[in-house]
Amino acid sequence: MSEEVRYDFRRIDKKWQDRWDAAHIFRAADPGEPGSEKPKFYALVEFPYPSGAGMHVGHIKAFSGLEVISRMRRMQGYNVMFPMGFDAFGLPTENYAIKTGTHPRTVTDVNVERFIAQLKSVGFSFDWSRKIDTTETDYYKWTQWIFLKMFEKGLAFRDTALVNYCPHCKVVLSNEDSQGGKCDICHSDIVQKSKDVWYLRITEYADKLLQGLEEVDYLPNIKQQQINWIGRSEGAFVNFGLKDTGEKLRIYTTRPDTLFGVTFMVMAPEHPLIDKYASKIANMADVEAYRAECAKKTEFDRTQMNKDKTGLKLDGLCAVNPLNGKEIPIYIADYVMMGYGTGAIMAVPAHDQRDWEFARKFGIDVIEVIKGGDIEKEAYAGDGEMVNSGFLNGFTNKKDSIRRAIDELVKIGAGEGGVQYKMKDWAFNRQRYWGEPIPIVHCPECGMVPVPYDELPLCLPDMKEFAPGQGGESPLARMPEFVNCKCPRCGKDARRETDTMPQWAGSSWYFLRYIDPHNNNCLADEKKLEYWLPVDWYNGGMEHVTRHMIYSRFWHKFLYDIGVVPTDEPYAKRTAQGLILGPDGEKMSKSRGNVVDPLDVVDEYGADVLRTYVLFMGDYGSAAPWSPSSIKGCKRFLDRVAGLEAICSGSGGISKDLESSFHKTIKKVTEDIDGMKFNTAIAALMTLINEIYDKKSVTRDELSIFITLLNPFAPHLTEEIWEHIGGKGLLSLAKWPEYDEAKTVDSTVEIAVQVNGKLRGTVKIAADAAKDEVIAAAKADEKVASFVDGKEIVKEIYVPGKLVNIVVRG
RNA sequence: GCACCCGUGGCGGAACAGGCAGACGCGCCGGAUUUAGGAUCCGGUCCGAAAGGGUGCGGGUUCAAGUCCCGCCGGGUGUACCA
Repeated sequence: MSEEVRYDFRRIDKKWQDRWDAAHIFRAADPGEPGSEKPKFYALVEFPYPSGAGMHVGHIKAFSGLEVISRMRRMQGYNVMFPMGFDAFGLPTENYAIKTGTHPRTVTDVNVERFIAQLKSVGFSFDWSRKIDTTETDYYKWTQWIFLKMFEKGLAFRDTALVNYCPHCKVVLSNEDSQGGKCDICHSDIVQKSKDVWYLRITEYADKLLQGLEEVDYLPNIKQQQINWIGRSEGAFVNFGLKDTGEKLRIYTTRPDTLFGVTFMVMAPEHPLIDKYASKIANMADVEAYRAECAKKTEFDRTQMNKDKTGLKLDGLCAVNPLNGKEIPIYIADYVMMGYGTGAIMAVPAHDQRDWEFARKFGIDVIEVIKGGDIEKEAYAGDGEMVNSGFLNGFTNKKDSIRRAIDELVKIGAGEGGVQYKMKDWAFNRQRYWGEPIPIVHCPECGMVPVPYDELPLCLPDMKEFAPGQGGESPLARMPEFVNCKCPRCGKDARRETDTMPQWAGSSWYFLRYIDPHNNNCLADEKKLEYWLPVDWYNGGMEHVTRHMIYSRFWHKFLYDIGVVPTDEPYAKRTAQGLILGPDGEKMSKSRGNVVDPLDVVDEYGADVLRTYVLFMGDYGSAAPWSPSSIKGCKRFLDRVAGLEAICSGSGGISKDLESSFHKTIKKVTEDIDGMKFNTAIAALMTLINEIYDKKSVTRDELSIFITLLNPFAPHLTEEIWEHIGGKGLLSLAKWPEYDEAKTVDSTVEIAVQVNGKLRGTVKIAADAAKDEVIAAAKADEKVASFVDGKEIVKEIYVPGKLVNIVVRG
């Protein structure tokens, strides 16, 4: 029961897709090639993971934004690069491969092919000659190359650490991949495990990543999320004495000026000094019991017990305040984390709510050092005069007192100012098969030796059985032909690293490879990088603005520092699209059964209706529910566009009575596309077509302008009409219409007339009429007059072209 | 808990930079066409008979507030014992 269509989209869609393909019209010109003299525009959308489920309507919306902008830019005379590729390493493919006994290579190839066919069926103007796939050796050769460069510079290193481990996926996860204590992929509870793992020293770039945000044009909330993620805080490291040991207990605090308010210390349960001085701790058995209890707690429990502090006093160990020599008890408690700062804190219960709660529970003194709150009721974190604080007494400005405290600490050698980041080094390895092999050899003589550059790519060996090993060993470890090798440095027997890189590796630099995807000599040619960088506009999902974007900015900044890329920031501008929700207003998911398949939509309505609807359904940056009935509005609109041909007079310019409408619409559509306000751009075209139909005829010039403006949204139908009315060449290559500002204003305007702020009438008057004239006309209005007559006029306000407000009294 | 964003008809959403709230679309109502239904076309559609009232609630600033300020209530996103 498919609905009647006014135009044969099945034939038309295919016809134009084939013609664009054959003419290679979306191929970007590299420097030196014809077309490269135009200004360049590099539009980037997040490349998809080619899942077996195929495309999702969310992909369509994500790509359609820059698709429309790219098509408009081409028509405006830009040399546009709008590439597409596939981020194809990763667990879903591997898990599917294991389940079905198919090799992940095969699975990936099949999925990629399907994605390409689907993307083409929607008519996206991607430059397919630049297609990349992160799992191809030609690509990951350079992923490995970058890794080795980082290794050389000491930014890739191995360390033993407590890691987040997913027992289900059998992999080590970064903090980013295990938020909330759940595995990002399978949502199982993760556990802590001690392991020797690879890290990338992203923390070394923390400040650069923060500072770089000042020079880029990201949406404000995107910048804010990155700032929060980096989580820079300024404070001081303070060394407390550890009584009778000669040892220092080092802590980090943002408020060193509250040192006189310290009444206890807290160490994380795992703190190494506990073991070192275990012999001095009288209640070590209790300590061990508490530690065991903490280790059992899942993240979820810890969150639930947010308010209920637990802990234990260390009997026999005692800290000494470096400023006043006071002895201070030491506790262990799991509200202090080993992973942040030094794993120990000075507790100032009067001015920190967590410390306050702990002090209450354990009956510890609370000493006020900042006036202004009621420390009997709760901790006071505000500003105020310093008291009970020796040389700090009397300070009222936080900045000054902190500086004074740090100066004193430095003077007596008990500490110094310091900076901390929430961001941690990036755990950079997985014990899985379907990823880039880490190109390192472990030699008993030489230690860790990089695989020589001329031996890259280090190919992933073909395996039949690639399920992860028990205990989380990489499947590659089961393959002696891969593992056993000669040390590149000394030639003796050695073992290859068997871990692979995490999913985020390949996507950290893909935008560079698009610039020169087939280069065998370097990751991309210098001249081409110089020409194309930075990415002018990057659009993607909010879920990637921290992890993926920070990782890729880090890689890019590193490549800049070693002279490989010419810009220090990769992306000049970043925006994000909102989700498409299911018709029920919930997030689309298979389990809810509310998933809309874009191909079903293409099948029923054609690509142009799908493209138009995903942009018309609401504000591009906000989530909006899919509406199976609302999409009909877009179908009707395009049917009406197809119907314009029948009322086309065949000749003539823009008719007088539609002139300002056309100029206004050109302006509105152009500006709205630039501002990603696609919904109102389409609405403006709908308004214009309604005006055209009111007139019952359209000139050839009017029709040309109309379909040119609509082309980025509905390229197939508009190409077809263009051909019918004898347009030269392809509409996709036509010139974008320009408007005359002077013609966007009407000669007569309708002015709202208010009396005391209430609308009482309207007057039509020449747009350039003087204030007096307009007000006189307003007063002449019968209804207005009835509200004004016999009253004292206090004020007359005239907003040119808009409104008159007559303020009366009495 | 903290940070940011958002609350507008039956629905999705418009409203530059404080200036006619509800553009555009869906749905709905009526009419035309049709054997009928669908599709299409035309008209109507914030509430109210009207005066008037309307942008989550309560205050404020202003000639004028969806928009600015203060305090609530509700929702979303991010982050979470970060010292």
